[in-house]
Amino acid sequence: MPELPEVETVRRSLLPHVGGRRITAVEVHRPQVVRGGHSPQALMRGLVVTGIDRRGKHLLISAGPQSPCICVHLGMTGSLRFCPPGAGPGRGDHVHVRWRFGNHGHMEFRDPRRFGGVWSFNTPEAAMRARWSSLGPDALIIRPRDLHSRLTRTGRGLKAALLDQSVVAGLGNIYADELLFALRLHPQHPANRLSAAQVQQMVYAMRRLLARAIAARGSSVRDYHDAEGNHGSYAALHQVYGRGGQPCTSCGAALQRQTIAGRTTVFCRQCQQLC
DNA sequence: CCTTAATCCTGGAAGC
DNA sequence: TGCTTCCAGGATTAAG
Repeated sequence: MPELPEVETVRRSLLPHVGGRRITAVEVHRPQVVRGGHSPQALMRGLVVTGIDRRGKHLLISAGPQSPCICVHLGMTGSLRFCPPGAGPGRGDHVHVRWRFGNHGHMEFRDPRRFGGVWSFNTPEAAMRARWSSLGPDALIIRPRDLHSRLTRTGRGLKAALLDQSVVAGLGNIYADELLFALRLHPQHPANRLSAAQVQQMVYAMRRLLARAIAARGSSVRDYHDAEGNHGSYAALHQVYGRGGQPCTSCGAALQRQTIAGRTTVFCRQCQQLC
Protein backbone atom coordinates (compact mmCIF):
# COMPACT_ATOMS: atom_id res chain seq x y z
CA MET A 1 0.00 0.00 0.00
CA PRO A 2 2.87 2.38 0.04
CA GLU A 3 2.12 4.28 -3.17
CA LEU A 4 3.87 7.23 -4.77
CA PRO A 5 3.35 9.74 -1.92
CA GLU A 6 4.47 7.27 0.72
CA VAL A 7 7.51 6.14 -1.28
CA GLU A 8 8.48 9.75 -1.97
CA THR A 9 8.12 10.51 1.75
CA VAL A 10 10.41 7.60 2.56
CA ARG A 11 12.91 8.88 -0.01
CA ARG A 12 12.92 12.40 1.43
CA SER A 13 13.11 11.29 5.04
CA LEU A 14 15.84 8.76 4.37
CA LEU A 15 18.21 10.80 2.22
CA PRO A 16 19.44 13.25 4.90
CA HIS A 17 20.45 10.33 7.11
CA VAL A 18 22.23 8.12 4.60
CA GLY A 19 23.41 10.56 1.93
CA GLY A 20 27.19 10.99 2.13
CA ARG A 21 27.50 8.10 4.57
CA ARG A 22 29.57 4.98 3.95
CA ILE A 23 28.00 1.55 4.33
CA THR A 24 30.34 -0.41 6.57
CA ALA A 25 28.45 -3.66 6.96
CA VAL A 26 25.43 -5.43 5.51
CA GLU A 27 23.42 -8.13 7.24
CA VAL A 28 21.04 -10.30 5.24
CA HIS A 29 18.68 -12.15 7.53
CA ARG A 30 16.41 -13.53 4.82
CA PRO A 31 18.21 -13.99 1.51
CA GLN A 32 14.97 -14.75 -0.35
CA VAL A 33 13.93 -11.09 -0.28
CA VAL A 34 17.14 -10.11 -2.08
CA ARG A 35 17.19 -10.72 -5.81
CA GLY A 36 20.45 -10.54 -7.66
CA GLY A 37 23.64 -11.01 -5.69
CA HIS A 38 23.18 -10.85 -1.95
CA SER A 39 26.84 -10.64 -0.99
CA PRO A 40 27.75 -7.59 1.13
CA GLN A 41 29.64 -6.10 -1.83
CA ALA A 42 26.62 -6.48 -4.11
CA LEU A 43 24.56 -4.77 -1.42
CA MET A 44 26.91 -1.77 -1.39
CA ARG A 45 29.23 -2.51 1.51
CA GLY A 46 32.14 -0.07 1.44
CA LEU A 47 30.31 2.47 -0.72
CA VAL A 48 29.21 6.01 0.08
CA VAL A 49 25.52 6.62 -0.70
CA THR A 50 25.26 9.53 -3.11
CA GLY A 51 21.63 9.50 -4.15
CA ILE A 52 18.15 8.04 -3.84
CA ASP A 53 15.98 8.14 -6.95
CA ARG A 54 12.35 7.19 -7.34
CA ARG A 55 10.09 6.25 -10.20
CA GLY A 56 6.54 5.36 -9.32
CA LYS A 57 6.75 3.18 -6.25
CA HIS A 58 10.34 2.08 -6.87
CA LEU A 59 13.42 3.38 -5.07
CA LEU A 60 17.02 3.26 -6.30
CA ILE A 61 19.82 3.81 -3.79
CA SER A 62 23.09 4.51 -5.54
CA ALA A 63 26.75 5.40 -5.04
CA GLY A 64 27.69 6.77 -8.43
CA PRO A 65 27.24 5.74 -12.06
CA GLN A 66 29.84 2.95 -12.02
CA SER A 67 29.11 1.45 -8.60
CA PRO A 68 26.77 -1.25 -7.34
CA CYS A 69 23.33 -0.04 -6.27
CA ILE A 70 20.10 -1.40 -4.87
CA CYS A 71 16.47 -1.12 -5.85
CA VAL A 72 13.82 -1.36 -3.15
CA HIS A 73 10.13 -2.01 -3.60
CA LEU A 74 8.00 -1.82 -0.46
CA GLY A 75 5.17 -3.99 -1.75
CA MET A 76 2.28 -4.01 0.71
CA THR A 77 3.91 -3.88 4.10
CA GLY A 78 7.52 -3.01 3.43
CA SER A 79 9.33 -0.21 5.22
CA LEU A 80 12.77 1.32 4.98
CA ARG A 81 13.79 2.88 8.25
CA PHE A 82 16.85 4.69 9.51
CA CYS A 83 17.76 3.99 13.12
CA PRO A 84 20.15 6.53 14.67
CA PRO A 85 22.75 5.33 17.16
CA GLY A 86 21.38 5.01 20.65
CA ALA A 87 17.81 4.68 19.44
CA GLY A 88 15.96 2.00 21.33
CA PRO A 89 15.60 -1.26 19.45
CA GLY A 90 12.36 -1.27 17.48
CA ARG A 91 10.59 -4.37 16.30
CA GLY A 92 13.25 -6.72 15.08
CA ASP A 93 10.86 -9.25 13.61
CA HIS A 94 10.66 -9.34 9.82
CA VAL A 95 13.75 -7.20 9.42
CA HIS A 96 15.27 -8.91 6.39
CA VAL A 97 18.23 -6.68 5.54
CA ARG A 98 20.23 -4.20 7.63
CA TRP A 99 22.84 -1.75 6.35
CA ARG A 100 25.22 -0.31 8.96
CA PHE A 101 26.86 3.10 8.67
CA GLY A 102 29.71 2.66 11.13
CA ASN A 103 28.80 4.40 14.38
CA HIS A 104 26.28 6.66 12.61
CA GLY A 105 23.37 4.26 12.82
CA HIS A 106 21.80 1.80 10.42
CA MET A 107 19.06 1.39 7.84
CA GLU A 108 16.75 -1.59 7.83
CA PHE A 109 14.33 -3.15 5.39
CA ARG A 110 11.37 -4.72 7.17
CA ASP A 111 8.52 -6.44 5.38
CA PRO A 112 6.20 -8.82 7.24
CA ARG A 113 4.28 -9.97 4.18
CA ARG A 114 7.30 -10.02 1.91
CA PHE A 115 5.50 -8.70 -1.16
CA GLY A 116 8.34 -6.22 -1.46
CA GLY A 117 12.01 -6.86 -1.96
CA VAL A 118 15.54 -5.68 -2.60
CA TRP A 119 17.31 -6.02 -5.95
CA SER A 120 21.06 -5.58 -6.39
CA PHE A 121 22.72 -4.41 -9.58
CA ASN A 122 26.22 -3.56 -10.75
CA THR A 123 25.28 -0.05 -11.86
CA PRO A 124 22.27 2.28 -11.76
CA GLU A 125 22.06 1.99 -15.53
CA ALA A 126 21.61 -1.78 -15.27
CA ALA A 127 19.09 -1.32 -12.46
CA MET A 128 16.96 1.08 -14.46
CA ARG A 129 17.12 -1.13 -17.51
CA ALA A 130 15.98 -4.17 -15.54
CA ARG A 131 13.50 -2.58 -13.16
CA TRP A 132 12.29 0.68 -14.64
CA SER A 133 12.14 0.25 -18.39
CA SER A 134 8.71 -1.36 -18.31
CA LEU A 135 7.24 1.39 -16.13
CA GLY A 136 5.23 4.24 -17.57
CA PRO A 137 6.21 7.82 -16.73
CA ASP A 138 6.07 8.82 -13.09
CA ALA A 139 2.62 10.09 -12.12
CA LEU A 140 4.04 13.40 -10.88
CA ILE A 141 5.70 14.32 -14.17
CA ILE A 142 3.67 12.60 -16.88
CA ARG A 143 2.48 15.03 -19.55
CA PRO A 144 -1.18 15.21 -20.55
CA ARG A 145 -0.42 14.31 -24.16
CA ASP A 146 1.54 11.24 -23.07
CA LEU A 147 -1.15 9.99 -20.68
CA HIS A 148 -3.79 10.58 -23.34
CA SER A 149 -1.96 8.43 -25.89
CA ARG A 150 -1.46 5.70 -23.31
CA LEU A 151 -5.07 5.68 -22.13
CA THR A 152 -6.54 5.74 -25.62
CA ARG A 153 -4.63 2.56 -26.47
CA THR A 154 -6.88 0.54 -24.19
CA GLY A 155 -10.56 -0.10 -23.77
CA ARG A 156 -10.22 -1.19 -20.16
CA GLY A 157 -11.88 0.68 -17.36
CA LEU A 158 -10.09 3.68 -15.89
CA LYS A 159 -9.39 2.00 -12.58
CA ALA A 160 -7.64 -0.95 -14.25
CA ALA A 161 -5.68 1.36 -16.53
CA LEU A 162 -4.56 3.67 -13.71
CA LEU A 163 -3.39 0.74 -11.58
CA ASP A 164 -1.30 -0.54 -14.51
CA GLN A 165 2.22 0.67 -13.76
CA SER A 166 3.20 0.43 -17.42
CA VAL A 167 0.63 3.13 -18.20
CA VAL A 168 1.56 5.54 -15.42
CA ALA A 169 3.81 4.73 -12.46
CA GLY A 170 2.90 5.41 -8.87
CA LEU A 171 -0.84 5.07 -8.36
CA GLY A 172 -2.20 2.25 -6.21
CA ASN A 173 -5.60 1.44 -4.85
CA ILE A 174 -5.84 4.47 -2.56
CA TYR A 175 -4.89 7.22 -4.98
CA ALA A 176 -6.63 5.66 -7.99
CA ASP A 177 -9.93 5.78 -6.09
CA GLU A 178 -9.27 9.28 -4.75
CA LEU A 179 -8.35 10.56 -8.21
CA LEU A 180 -11.44 9.12 -9.88
CA PHE A 181 -13.64 10.67 -7.20
CA ALA A 182 -11.93 14.05 -7.57
CA LEU A 183 -12.72 13.92 -11.29
CA ARG A 184 -16.21 12.49 -10.81
CA LEU A 185 -15.36 9.64 -13.17
CA HIS A 186 -16.72 6.10 -12.82
CA PRO A 187 -13.99 3.48 -12.20
CA GLN A 188 -15.28 1.46 -15.17
CA HIS A 189 -15.41 4.37 -17.58
CA PRO A 190 -13.56 3.13 -20.70
CA ALA A 191 -10.09 4.65 -20.71
CA ASN A 192 -10.16 5.29 -24.43
CA ARG A 193 -13.29 7.40 -24.20
CA LEU A 194 -11.70 10.30 -22.38
CA SER A 195 -11.21 13.47 -24.39
CA ALA A 196 -7.84 15.20 -24.50
CA ALA A 197 -9.33 17.92 -22.29
CA GLN A 198 -10.49 15.35 -19.75
CA VAL A 199 -7.06 13.75 -19.64
CA GLN A 200 -5.51 17.17 -19.13
CA GLN A 201 -7.80 17.68 -16.15
CA MET A 202 -6.83 14.24 -14.93
CA VAL A 203 -3.13 15.08 -15.00
CA TYR A 204 -3.69 18.34 -13.14
CA ALA A 205 -5.88 16.61 -10.53
CA MET A 206 -3.33 13.82 -10.16
CA ARG A 207 -0.48 16.26 -9.52
CA ARG A 208 -2.55 18.20 -7.00
CA LEU A 209 -3.69 15.03 -5.20
CA LEU A 210 -0.22 13.51 -4.99
CA ALA A 211 1.41 16.80 -4.00
CA ARG A 212 -1.07 17.25 -1.17
CA ALA A 213 -0.54 13.69 0.00
CA ILE A 214 3.23 14.18 -0.02
CA ALA A 215 2.82 17.43 1.93
CA ALA A 216 0.91 15.40 4.55
CA ARG A 217 3.74 12.82 4.49
CA GLY A 218 1.50 10.17 2.97
CA SER A 219 -1.41 8.04 4.12
CA SER A 220 -0.84 5.83 7.14
CA VAL A 221 -3.26 2.98 6.82
CA ARG A 222 -2.29 0.10 9.06
CA ASP A 223 1.32 0.63 10.01
CA TYR A 224 2.97 2.60 7.22
CA HIS A 225 5.64 5.01 8.45
CA ASP A 226 8.48 6.97 6.89
CA ALA A 227 12.23 6.44 7.33
CA GLU A 228 12.11 8.18 10.70
CA GLY A 229 9.16 6.18 11.99
CA ASN A 230 6.67 9.04 11.59
CA HIS A 231 3.14 8.43 10.38
CA GLY A 232 1.52 10.38 7.54
CA SER A 233 -1.71 12.31 8.04
CA TYR A 234 -3.29 12.14 4.60
CA ALA A 235 -5.61 9.24 5.48
CA ALA A 236 -7.76 11.72 7.40
CA LEU A 237 -8.36 13.54 4.11
CA HIS A 238 -9.46 10.48 2.11
CA GLN A 239 -12.76 11.14 0.40
CA VAL A 240 -13.56 7.56 -0.63
CA TYR A 241 -10.82 5.02 0.18
CA GLY A 242 -11.79 3.03 3.25
CA ARG A 243 -15.16 4.84 3.47
CA GLY A 244 -17.51 2.31 1.86
CA GLY A 245 -21.07 2.74 3.18
CA GLN A 246 -20.30 6.16 4.64
CA PRO A 247 -21.81 9.33 3.17
CA CYS A 248 -20.24 10.95 0.13
CA THR A 249 -18.54 14.18 1.19
CA SER A 250 -20.09 15.86 -1.83
CA CYS A 251 -23.69 14.62 -2.10
CA GLY A 252 -24.26 12.59 1.05
CA ALA A 253 -25.22 9.36 -0.69
CA ALA A 254 -23.79 6.15 0.79
CA LEU A 255 -20.51 5.33 -0.94
CA GLN A 256 -20.51 2.16 -3.02
CA ARG A 257 -17.97 -0.58 -2.29
CA GLN A 258 -17.36 -3.03 -5.11
CA THR A 259 -14.59 -5.21 -6.52
CA ILE A 260 -13.40 -3.66 -9.77
CA ALA A 261 -10.25 -4.69 -11.62
CA GLY A 262 -9.70 -7.25 -8.88
CA ARG A 263 -9.45 -4.57 -6.20
CA THR A 264 -11.79 -3.27 -3.55
CA THR A 265 -13.05 -0.03 -5.04
CA VAL A 266 -15.04 2.71 -3.33
CA PHE A 267 -16.86 5.38 -5.28
CA CYS A 268 -20.03 7.47 -5.28
CA ARG A 269 -22.78 6.17 -7.51
CA GLN A 270 -24.35 9.61 -7.68
CA CYS A 271 -21.27 11.68 -8.38
CA GLN A 272 -19.40 9.16 -10.54
CA GLN A 273 -21.94 7.84 -13.00
CA LEU A 274 -21.15 5.56 -15.89
CA CYS A 275 -22.49 7.29 -18.97
C1' DC B 1 -7.93 -7.76 -26.81
C1' DC B 2 -10.07 -8.35 -22.38
C1' DT B 3 -11.18 -10.23 -17.33
C1' DT B 4 -10.81 -13.16 -13.48
C1' DA B 5 -8.35 -15.88 -10.31
C1' DA B 6 -4.47 -17.83 -8.08
C1' DT B 7 -0.02 -17.00 -6.01
C1' DC B 8 3.09 -15.02 -2.69
C1' DC B 9 2.48 -13.64 2.99
C1' DT B 10 1.16 -12.08 7.90
C1' DG B 11 -1.55 -9.46 11.17
C1' DG B 12 -5.66 -7.78 12.55
C1' DA B 13 -10.51 -7.99 12.80
C1' DA B 14 -14.66 -10.43 12.90
C1' DG B 15 -17.44 -14.41 14.02
C1' DC B 16 -18.77 -18.28 16.89
C1' DT C 1 -11.20 -16.49 26.25
C1' DG C 2 -9.67 -18.95 22.20
C1' DC C 3 -10.30 -20.84 18.16
C1' DT C 4 -11.26 -20.44 13.02
C1' DT C 5 -12.11 -17.68 9.04
C1' DC C 6 -11.71 -13.89 6.28
C1' DC C 7 -9.69 -9.93 4.41
C1' DA C 8 -6.25 -6.46 3.00
C1' DG C 9 -3.46 -5.95 -1.66
C1' DG C 10 1.33 -4.95 -5.48
C1' DA C 11 2.86 -7.46 -9.00
C1' DT C 12 3.11 -11.45 -11.84
C1' DT C 13 1.37 -15.40 -14.13
C1' DA C 14 -1.97 -18.50 -15.90
C1' DA C 15 -6.40 -19.63 -17.48
C1' DG C 16 -10.77 -18.59 -19.73
